Amino acid sequence: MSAGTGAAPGRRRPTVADVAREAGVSVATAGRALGNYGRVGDDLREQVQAAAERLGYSPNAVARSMRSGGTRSIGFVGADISNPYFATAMRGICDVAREQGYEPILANSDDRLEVERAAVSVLLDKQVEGIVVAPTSVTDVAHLERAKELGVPIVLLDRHIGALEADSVVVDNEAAAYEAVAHLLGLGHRRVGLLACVDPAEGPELAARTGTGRLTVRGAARPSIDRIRGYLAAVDDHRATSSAELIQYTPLSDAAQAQRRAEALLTQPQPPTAVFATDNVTTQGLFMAARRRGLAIPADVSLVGFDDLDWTTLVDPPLTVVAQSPLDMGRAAAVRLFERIKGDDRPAERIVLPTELVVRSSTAEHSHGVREHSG
Amino acid sequence: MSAGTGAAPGRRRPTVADVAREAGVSVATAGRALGNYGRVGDDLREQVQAAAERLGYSPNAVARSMRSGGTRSIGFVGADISNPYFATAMRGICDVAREQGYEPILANSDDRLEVERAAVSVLLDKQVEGIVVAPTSVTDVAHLERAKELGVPIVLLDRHIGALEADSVVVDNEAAAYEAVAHLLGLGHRRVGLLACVDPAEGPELAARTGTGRLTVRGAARPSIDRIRGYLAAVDDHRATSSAELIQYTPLSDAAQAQRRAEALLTQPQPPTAVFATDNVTTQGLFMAARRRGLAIPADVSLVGFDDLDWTTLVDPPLTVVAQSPLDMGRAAAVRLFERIKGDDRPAERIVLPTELVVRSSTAEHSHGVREHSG
DNA sequence: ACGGCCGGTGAGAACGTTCTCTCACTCCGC
DNA sequence: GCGGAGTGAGAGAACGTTCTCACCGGCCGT
Repeated sequence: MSAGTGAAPGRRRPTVADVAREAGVSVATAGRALGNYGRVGDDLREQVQAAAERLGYSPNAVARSMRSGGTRSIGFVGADISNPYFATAMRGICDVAREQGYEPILANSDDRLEVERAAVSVLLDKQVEGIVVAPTSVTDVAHLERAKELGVPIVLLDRHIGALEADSVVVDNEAAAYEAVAHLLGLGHRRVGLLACVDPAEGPELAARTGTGRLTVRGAARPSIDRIRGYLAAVDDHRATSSAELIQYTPLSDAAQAQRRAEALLTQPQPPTAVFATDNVTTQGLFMAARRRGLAIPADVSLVGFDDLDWTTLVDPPLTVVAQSPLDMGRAAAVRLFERIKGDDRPAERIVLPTELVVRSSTAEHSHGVREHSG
Repeated sequence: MSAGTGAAPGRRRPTVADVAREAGVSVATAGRALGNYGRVGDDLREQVQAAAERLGYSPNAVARSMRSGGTRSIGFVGADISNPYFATAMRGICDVAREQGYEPILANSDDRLEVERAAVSVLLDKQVEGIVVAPTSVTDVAHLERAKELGVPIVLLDRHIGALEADSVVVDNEAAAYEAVAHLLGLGHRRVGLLACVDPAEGPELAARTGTGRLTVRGAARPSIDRIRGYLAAVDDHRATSSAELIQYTPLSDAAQAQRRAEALLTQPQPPTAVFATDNVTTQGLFMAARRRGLAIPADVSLVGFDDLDWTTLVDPPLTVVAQSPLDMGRAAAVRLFERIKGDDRPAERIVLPTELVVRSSTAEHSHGVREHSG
């Protein structure tokens, strides 16, 4: 009826100017009445609000952001939102964000550095006020540094980066893995296998036996790496068998792939009597492999998995797992991020959330005396 | 070194004006060289780009959005991102969005209408260019109408709303449920139970037996409701037992709650010999209940679940389920949304993706002659 | 040789909001 | 009755980008 584009279905959104005209006041007054800042007379205020109501006015957040700098948006960059770990963490972030009146923008990195870089860059361009990121690399952090330089706080989720002055929310992966493997060793197992998910490209170089006969890993502080460290430390402390044949890596976050590696692990000449898997995907692959090879759990092989997903209690036997709470981790990361957004400038902190070894029925004493380890 | 705020860690981002000054050209020319629109001489272009490089310039997307109207953001509103269904759908949406150079903003509605309304409102204020929403209500759609009026296309995910002229991406829930229940009935089961997740407040009124002795549901086209319809239709067509005692509702998306209802269902005087669960949460609850009550599957009771999640193949026995692909659904919804964003104005379409009844080992013939059904 | 055209550049407006500044008016106190 | 303080309202700038317009030079066509 009034000046509209006519054909287009999208009517122009009313602006403060429209409301001002409708109410017969100036733009400044309308702005004050609507945004309740400054001072406005009560009568005019009501008049303006009525006009706004009539027109269905609602403020343009983009314009507001442009003027005031704040977008009330944060970013989350994770490997893959369809992974239960990230989905649950995202949920925690969302919850906190909503309490704060913020919206999260999501980006999947697929664990590829260049994708993560691009995502961070876009988020920065979109002027997010902070970013929670589960970083792919712990060495290449220029894009994260840039965010920090721009005054956009970064909180690391699941991985700590020593070289970057940024808060991180992690669990003590090494200790958790140590506890899990120690549990197996405590049950008498001497040949404990490891199934880990690591990109071979930047994966750990398993520096084969050093002079002392120890296996060590080089590589950065990604969760899997730390868990491998924990495994090695436990095996070493308990003087159990330490051998490259007991360790299988799977490059992708793909259960089928993990299953193949697990089968290789379980069907070798001298198979392990217990296996520790470093994440939920390898845990699933490991379980499938044992099942497919007809191995009885825990009679033939004991299993300890990582992440306490629902299904680990549904299968037979229920799985012993290392439990962490991605919901709490996401929440903690978001809480920390908002503290930073609000100006907190304490030194970067490493927030370590607890893990729990949930002992169920997939682990048992190693009764059959297999004794080929050298003392 | 140059004019900075000093103490604050956040250096002001360089703007086009800064680059222009650095390159010794006008703002207009710098803008043209950076945004490659208009015409710029080759020498000046390089000069400007070099200056931009030196300053680490990167465009302010908020300002760009303000000027050009497009934010290159879309919204996704779902009940709960930590639910595998939504997480996977979100993944599909993200993938398509990224191909298009868009970023998704996420909001959880927790299946509460007022939360959904608020989320849509915020997204609209943030000038998203389109919204994918798995709506809570199929009757109260004013907020979605408003989006359409503002020219922001809406694509419905998982639920169709007849009253709203909007595309939807769904599966044929009624047919899928019918097929699942028919499968059970074809195996000889006459007492087939139903475990459905429905908010009792706006839930179906199970209009107890009509004159013909049929059970019917009233209520809108939410997935669960349609699946209930499919169940009733199958039971009716096969002249199997139709009785309110065979039907249990659980209000919340909570497996423990679902388990309690399932136990009630399975432990009544004349328990069903087969049960159909309408979604992944109730499926889990149902499985846990059968397990907890020591019922052998499928000897004592046959089970058909909904959603082909990983765990359904890991448990013993592997579950017969109705499979749908939330990834494809999310992808299809996003694809449709971008068609709309690009101006497609064909009439709204209901995109129906296929489901598949995956028969595994949780369903078997009803051998033991329990024969208390009349007719 | 002169007018028009075109490529290249700069000045400035516009997007919608918020904020600062100015100004008019009122009310109070001296 | 007049000055100052205080209140409410309007004019306009600013955020950073994009786009329109005008201008200026050279070149080509007639």
